[in-house]
Amino acid sequence: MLGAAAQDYLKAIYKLSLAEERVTPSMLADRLEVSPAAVTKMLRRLQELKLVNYGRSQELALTSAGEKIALEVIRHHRLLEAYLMEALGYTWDQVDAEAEKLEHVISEEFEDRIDEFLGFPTHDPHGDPIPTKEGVVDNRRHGTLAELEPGQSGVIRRVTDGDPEMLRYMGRLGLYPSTQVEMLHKEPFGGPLRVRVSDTEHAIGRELAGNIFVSRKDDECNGES
Amino acid sequence: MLGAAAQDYLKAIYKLSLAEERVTPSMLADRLEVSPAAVTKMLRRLQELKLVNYGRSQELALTSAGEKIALEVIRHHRLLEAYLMEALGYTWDQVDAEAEKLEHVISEEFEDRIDEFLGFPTHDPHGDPIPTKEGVVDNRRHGTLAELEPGQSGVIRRVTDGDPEMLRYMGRLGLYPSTQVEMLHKEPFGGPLRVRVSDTEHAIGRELAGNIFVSRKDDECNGES
DNA sequence: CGATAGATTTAACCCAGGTTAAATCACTTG
DNA sequence: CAAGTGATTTAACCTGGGTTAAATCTATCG
Repeated sequence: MLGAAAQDYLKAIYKLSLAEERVTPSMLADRLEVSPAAVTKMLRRLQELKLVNYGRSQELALTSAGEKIALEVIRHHRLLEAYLMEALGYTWDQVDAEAEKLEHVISEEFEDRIDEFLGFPTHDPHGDPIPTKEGVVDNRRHGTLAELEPGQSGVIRRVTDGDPEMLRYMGRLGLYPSTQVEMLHKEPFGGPLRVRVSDTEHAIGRELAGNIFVSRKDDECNGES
Repeated sequence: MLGAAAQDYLKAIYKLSLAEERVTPSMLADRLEVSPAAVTKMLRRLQELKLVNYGRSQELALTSAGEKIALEVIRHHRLLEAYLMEALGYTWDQVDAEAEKLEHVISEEFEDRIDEFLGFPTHDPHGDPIPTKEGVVDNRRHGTLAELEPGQSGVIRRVTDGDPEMLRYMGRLGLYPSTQVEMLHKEPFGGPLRVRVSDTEHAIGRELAGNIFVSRKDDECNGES
């Protein structure tokens, strides 16, 4: 049985390799808030367990065994997030921290039961895709709201889930997945964006807009996925 | 923050001291399935943390700080057991193992939410009392079904929760807390007991009956507690 | 009283996971 | 090419939790 820390490393490597082309030890140290030395040691252990490839001059990457574990943990995490909101009334800024602890200890029984309770959901409350038990996950990428040109509209598909404060702010503005948005105007020189959210207008910063991922009306992936 | 293992020691000491008058290291080693040496070391740590009293020739006992933690963990455990059955359809022989892992990681938020979901229950599915957040717990003891004399009847208040196989068997016989039972006949020389459970009769062994705790009709504590 | 048996503690070790400080690697740049 | 800088690794150490084997209590019995 792998410890919770090791699982967190695998999860972090998986997520970083989706976002970053090349994953380095320092990125892991950063993300996991541990010292670089701790990363070195853990990577050596994971390599001996055949969960990552990390030979000299070799790209750091998960083996398929490592990816399988990462996806199981991510599945737990996202199912838990959905469950905590749906069943226990958590708000979407609270679920990440709780799921972070629970994801390492729940049984397959628990996983199956909340999956069924939720009606076998495909996405968590932030719009992140939930891997199947077989490890299949929809990793299509979406453009950000900041990239929408004035006049264009789209549907929010996902928001960045790391910052509770930002999530609460998004919530106050109604910026949830599945919500329709239209870019009305982009003030120049890093200025605010005027956006229509459902029926109201908001002026938001570009940083926030960069953390909101949308599918454009005219996109190739604009159906209900 | 105390590790999960240390919490398990405190919980074990608490439970043993309810049942056993004197708690010894070997009893802990037994119960927790660790070596006696591990117990010695952990007790020294817990003593330094002022969670147990264990001076030379001093009775092993929890300090009030230690008892507080033990009761918190037990509260988590029993709320979780009730929740898993009520909300997720677990059977009563499955909940102990799952609660054992979850009890150490859930937040106070989670605790409060499942408590509310359950309507602030006072007992878990096996009839064990759930401590309040303030650490108050109803530790009244009940006699066993085996002690009921022919002709006497009572209400099941609690069953021993440690053995899933036994719980499933009890379930098949309808031996749940709140169920009415009547002792019809006790076969001599360790023979079976004929018992009426609700409307059906069963012949059960004395070992089983010793793991079922009842309040007699004429007891001092026969009300709905 | 002394022997012996059971309970307990000590000692030495292991593993997972972390730290800091120093050494080394790799890369850009004058 | 040498030097400096940032990334990485090594070394030594810490903590929580566990192990086995040996030493030591302690209590009882002949």
